[in-house]
Amino acid sequence: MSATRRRAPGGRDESRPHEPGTPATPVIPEATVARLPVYLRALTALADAGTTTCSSEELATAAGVNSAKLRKDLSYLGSYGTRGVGYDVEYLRYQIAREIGVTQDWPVVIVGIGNLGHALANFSGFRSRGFRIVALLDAAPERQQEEVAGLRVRGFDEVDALVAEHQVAIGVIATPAAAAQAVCDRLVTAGVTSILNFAPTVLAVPEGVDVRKVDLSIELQILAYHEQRKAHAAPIPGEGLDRVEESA
Amino acid sequence: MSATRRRAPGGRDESRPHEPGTPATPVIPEATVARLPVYLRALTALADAGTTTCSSEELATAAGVNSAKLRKDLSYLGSYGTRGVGYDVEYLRYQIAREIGVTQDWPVVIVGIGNLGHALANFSGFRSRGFRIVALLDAAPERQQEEVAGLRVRGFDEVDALVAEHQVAIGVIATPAAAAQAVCDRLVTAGVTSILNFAPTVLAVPEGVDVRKVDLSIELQILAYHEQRKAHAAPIPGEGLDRVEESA
DNA sequence: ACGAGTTTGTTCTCCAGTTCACAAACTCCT
DNA sequence: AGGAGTTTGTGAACTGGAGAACAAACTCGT
Repeated sequence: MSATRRRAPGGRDESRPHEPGTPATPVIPEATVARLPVYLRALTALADAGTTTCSSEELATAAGVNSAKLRKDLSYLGSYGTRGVGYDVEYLRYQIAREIGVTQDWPVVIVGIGNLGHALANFSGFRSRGFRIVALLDAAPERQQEEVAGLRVRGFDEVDALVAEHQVAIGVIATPAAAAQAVCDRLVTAGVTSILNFAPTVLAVPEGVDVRKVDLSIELQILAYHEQRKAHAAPIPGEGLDRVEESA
Repeated sequence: MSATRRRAPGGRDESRPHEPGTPATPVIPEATVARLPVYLRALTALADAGTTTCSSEELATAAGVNSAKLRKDLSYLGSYGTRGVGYDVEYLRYQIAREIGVTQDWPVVIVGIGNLGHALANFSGFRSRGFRIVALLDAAPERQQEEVAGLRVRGFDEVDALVAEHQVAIGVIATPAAAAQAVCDRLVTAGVTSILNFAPTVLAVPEGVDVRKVDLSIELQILAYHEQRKAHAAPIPGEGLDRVEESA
C-alpha cells in the first residue's frame, strides 16, 4: 500500500505527492482531523517566531501531544517530512491548511446575536483562518437595528436568500435552546450542511449534515466532576497549597 | 485483516488490580463522564415536562445517544433503575447531579472580560448548574471601571486574595492567547486546580491541575474539513475544483 | 399465583485510537 | 566514500470505548 514515492531532496514544492485530481480518499481518522488545527496553529506560531524547520518532537511539544502520535497523524496526510532532518515549517503548514480546507474561503452565517453571538461576530480568529462572516441573523426586530462587527443584523427570514447568495455551507447557532432546533431546520432547508451549535440542546439533523456542539456548562461540569474527585481523594484536609509533582 | 490475537486463555489473571484500600472509587470512564451532563439536562427537561418515569430508550433519544450506551453509562453510577419499569426521573436526576458534583456550589472566577468574557459572565447556564461566578478579572485598568453581570471587574492582581477568600477551585480563561499562559500560572499558584481555557493556545500546567479547552476556530476547521470532503465527493463529477456546493 | 411481557444491567465481541519500537532514509564528519 | 548520529514513517501490540445480545428482575393480567 505504501507508495514509496521519492521526493527530490530539498525540494519544497518540486514534486507534489498529491495529484490535483486525486480520486482516492485518504480517509483520515476523526481523532486526527480534530488535532490538525492544533498542529496548524503550532506551525504558524513557529513560523512567526522565524523557525524554518522543526522536528516532530518540537512540534509535538508545541501542540501538547506525544511525538509518536504527531508523526502518525501527519503520516495520514503523506510524507511531508525529511528523515534525519524534520519538517519544513512553511511547507507542512501549507499542506495541513490545504487538507483541512482553510486555504479556501468559507462563508459563515451566525444566528442569534445575543451576548455570545456578539462575541463570536467579533472573534478575530475566524477571519484569520478563512472563515468569513457574511451575515448576522436574529429574530428579534430590535436587534436588527444594531450594527455588530461592521455588519447590520438582519432578520432571520432573510436566511434563505443570504445562504443562497453567498453559497453558505456553515452556520453557527447561538440562540437560546428553545429556538435552536427550529433555526437548525431552517438553516438546513436553506442549504447549510455544517452547523456549529452553541445552544445547550441536542439537534436532530438529516443525513449528510454535520453538527458539532460547544457546550460551556458541560465543560464546567466535567471539570467539577474531576474536582470533586480530587477533593475526595485528598489525603490532606488542610489548606494544601503546595502540590506535589511526582511520576506515577 | 487477520484476527487480532485474543487474550491468552487462562494466561492472565482476571482478578482486578483494584486496591482494597480504595473502596469509594467507582472509576467512571472519561467518555461517560462527558455524557453525564447531557443526561442531566435531558432529565431536567423531562422533569419540567412533568414526566416522572422514563425508559432508557426515551432518555437516550432525548440525549441523542444509543440506549445501550446510556444504560452502560448509568450502570457505572449504580443500579438506579427498575427492571421492567425504567428510571424515576427525579431520582436519577439527583443521582447524576450528585455524581458530577453540581449539587454543590462551585465558585468560579473568569479572567479576561472582553467580548467573550462578557458573554460568559452573563451566561445563565452556569448559575443554574451550581457554578457561581465570584469574580471577574481583567488586567486592563479601563475595564475595571465596568460592571458586568452585576459584578465589578477587578484587577488581575487581586487574584490571590479572591481565590483564597472564596476557595475558588475553577478558573475560566478568556484572555487573548498571548496572555493565557501567564494567567494560567497565576491562577494555579493562587490555588485553582481546574481551568477552562477559551484562549487559542496550549496551556502547560503542573500535575494535578485539569485543563479543558474550548476552541471556536478549531471546531469550525473540523467542520470545514468535512465540508470540503462532501464537496469533493459531490455527485456532480464536473471540473469544479473550487467549492461547488449546490444540492438543489 | 403464575406466565407473558417489558426493561434494566452486564457480558462479550469488535473497532478506533494510542503507544511502542524499529527499519528506512537523510545529514554530517572524518 | 563510509560510518555515526538523527529523525521520520509505519507495522504491531495494547487500550478504551461502542454496540449487540441476553439473563435477571420487575409489572400486569388472568
